[in-house]
Amino acid sequence: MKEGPDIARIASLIGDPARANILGALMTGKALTATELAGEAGVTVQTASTHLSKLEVGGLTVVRKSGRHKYISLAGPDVAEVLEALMGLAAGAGHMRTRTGPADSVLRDARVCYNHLAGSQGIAMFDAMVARGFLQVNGDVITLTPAGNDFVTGFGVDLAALQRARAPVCRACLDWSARRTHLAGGLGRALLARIEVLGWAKRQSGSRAVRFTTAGRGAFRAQFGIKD
Amino acid sequence: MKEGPDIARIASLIGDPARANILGALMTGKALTATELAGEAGVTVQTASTHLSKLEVGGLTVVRKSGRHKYISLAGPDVAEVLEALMGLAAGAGHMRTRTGPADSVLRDARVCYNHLAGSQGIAMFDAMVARGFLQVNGDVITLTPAGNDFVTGFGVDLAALQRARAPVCRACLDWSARRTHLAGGLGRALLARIEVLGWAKRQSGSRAVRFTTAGRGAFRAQFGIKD
DNA sequence: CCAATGCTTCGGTTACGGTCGAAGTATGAA
DNA sequence: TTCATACTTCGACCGTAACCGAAGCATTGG
Repeated sequence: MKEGPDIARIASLIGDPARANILGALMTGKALTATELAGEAGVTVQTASTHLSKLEVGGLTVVRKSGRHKYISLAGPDVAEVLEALMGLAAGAGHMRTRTGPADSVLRDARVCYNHLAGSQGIAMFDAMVARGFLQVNGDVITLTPAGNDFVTGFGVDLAALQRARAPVCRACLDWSARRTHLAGGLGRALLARIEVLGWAKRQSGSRAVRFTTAGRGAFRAQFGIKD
Repeated sequence: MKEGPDIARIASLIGDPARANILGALMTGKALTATELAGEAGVTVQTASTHLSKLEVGGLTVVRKSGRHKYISLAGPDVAEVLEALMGLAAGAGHMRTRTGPADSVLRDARVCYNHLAGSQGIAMFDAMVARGFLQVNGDVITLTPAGNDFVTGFGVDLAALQRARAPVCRACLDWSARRTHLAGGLGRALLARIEVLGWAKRQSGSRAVRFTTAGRGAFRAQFGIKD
């Protein structure tokens, strides 16, 4: 009818509860199988199958077949960002799914957002890296300074490998819980991976929540120079 | 079922074609009446009425009653940003509503995005202002430098009035057509208003398209120092 | 007070889409 | 080859929600 892209098509894709659950589960960045996603969505595998094909032709997910398994993941970071933005609207309008369960405060503190760290800790890390001159921000474009280069390398990140990959090293991503920017992109993923390897924090299986250990939290804050 | 905000609720709100048309029409930033929106959506006023009440309780729109008229507008810039982001996904997935009509190229060049200038021209204006040191960018936070202060005042913007208002003067907004940042916020609106007052460009009624006159385009580029 | 306009509510129809059982295909293991 | 697993397709059912005609309020103007 009117001009512009067909926004209703994809919005209605996200609008079904089962599909929204599937997409939410994929927000961890991990690729999941069709049966796992059926469990997440609370529907049978047949139903999930039709949902998954719709998501795929809609361009929201991509599929990799491996033997008799089918691994589904989000089509890209832009999809994850739209989902986070929608969560921001939903949270702002006061439409929380559960009346703030016990997991909610953990989620606000630290969670996985498409394989990088989000929540208060993610924001604190990003802010500290900007304050210390490791990251330079210019609009949506974030660049790693020479000092930042040294810093992340010293932290154990294989920067050369990241730069070889085609995905951007640094990206900005917006939080639904605090409406602030945090670090996404290859570097964001690498940092979270390193934090997990060091045992500072652990993802909770089947959830986006990330739990820091007491010692790990201290080490994390010291390493990145997070004050207060 | 799962943790986090209820994303499906609002996504399904946007997912209905009639409501999507309504929201798209409101992207101009202008407040429209219920009957006007019914026309935009291509449904009767009764149907539109139920849609509008759903959008309102969903927190996507706000309403101001004036006599027997009811003026509806988007609830805020964050809603507009989510809509733009969704358009970005839809365009990326190749799901354009019309097979790119004649109005489409005009839209990509210049259009209204919640009362400020978007499209190539909006991006060019933003980039030039950053390059000339009028705007300073730090994450999502954009600040007007002293030099920028002089510049916009010299252009005829009543900056004091903007600062008195509670809305932020500068905001970042993302384009669906070019996936680049442009200037939103009170200043963004004021600049577009000034451009219209000077007769450099005109909004096309009933559309988001903005058409520059030949002379106006030259004056615009000269004023903001846009090269090439 | 009546008429006209703008919007809402009600009732009833229709259609689309989500859902699952059952059967069908493909891949891998025994 | 035979069985088990992972997923898809088919068919039928059901519920929800979009839709409009008609009537009902509310506000303005004469």
